[in-house]
Amino acid sequence: MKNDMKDEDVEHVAALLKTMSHPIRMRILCLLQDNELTVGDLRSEVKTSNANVSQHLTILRNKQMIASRKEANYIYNRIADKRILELISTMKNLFCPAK
Amino acid sequence: MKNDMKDEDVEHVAALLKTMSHPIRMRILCLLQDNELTVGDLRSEVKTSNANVSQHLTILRNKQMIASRKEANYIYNRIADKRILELISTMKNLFCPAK
DNA sequence: CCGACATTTAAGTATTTAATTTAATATCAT
DNA sequence: ATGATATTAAATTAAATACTTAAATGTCGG
Repeated sequence: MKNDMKDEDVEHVAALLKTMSHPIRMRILCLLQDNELTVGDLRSEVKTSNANVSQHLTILRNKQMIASRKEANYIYNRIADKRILELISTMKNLFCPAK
Repeated sequence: MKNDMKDEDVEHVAALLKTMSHPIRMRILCLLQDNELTVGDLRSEVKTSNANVSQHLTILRNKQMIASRKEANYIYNRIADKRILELISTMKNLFCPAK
């Protein structure tokens, strides 16, 4: 149980949390827990514009947290890293008990 | 395993992650996993000024993540919320495997 | 090809965050 | 009380983020 997290790891984890620390991105990740969803799908659940949802998706995609699949003229987004699912699950258990 | 996290919860969790998402604050929390430490102690482990460490501690204290105890002319800081410890532990397991 | 729809990109502005420097407060030892 | 150390507070500057609007790209159906 040492505290021997390398500087590199600290930077990495901090960057990861930073990406997840925006309410809209957090909501998006939660919504993608079970389903693949498009910008339009997400936009109807999150109170902002399509352009803004798209921007947040780009941020998540650049950090490899989600991946996208194009089909016809829709783009389906999904969680790309299972560890994100575990992390969200842990946080829900710890901080959203009444559920 | 529903995705029924309330808006309120999303906001709360996002704010929490945001507080943890700065490398110096992340490092501070890790260092406080095992010990109570002063500004000076922390400063020697983190490459920045005492004033800057103090500022970050204030941010963490305002979010109830750490608590402080004054003794003589030192102030000892400790983790105030065990869930933070669990969260850090989970993140270490998930994202810092080689350890 | 044209129009409708889904998504992305770009530009511009506003807001937030971070770090540095400097000054202030408090406690101890002498 | 004086000086030394530890911590906090305030103010400034610099930098990163976020949102809006409008234009651009790409794909389908007719």
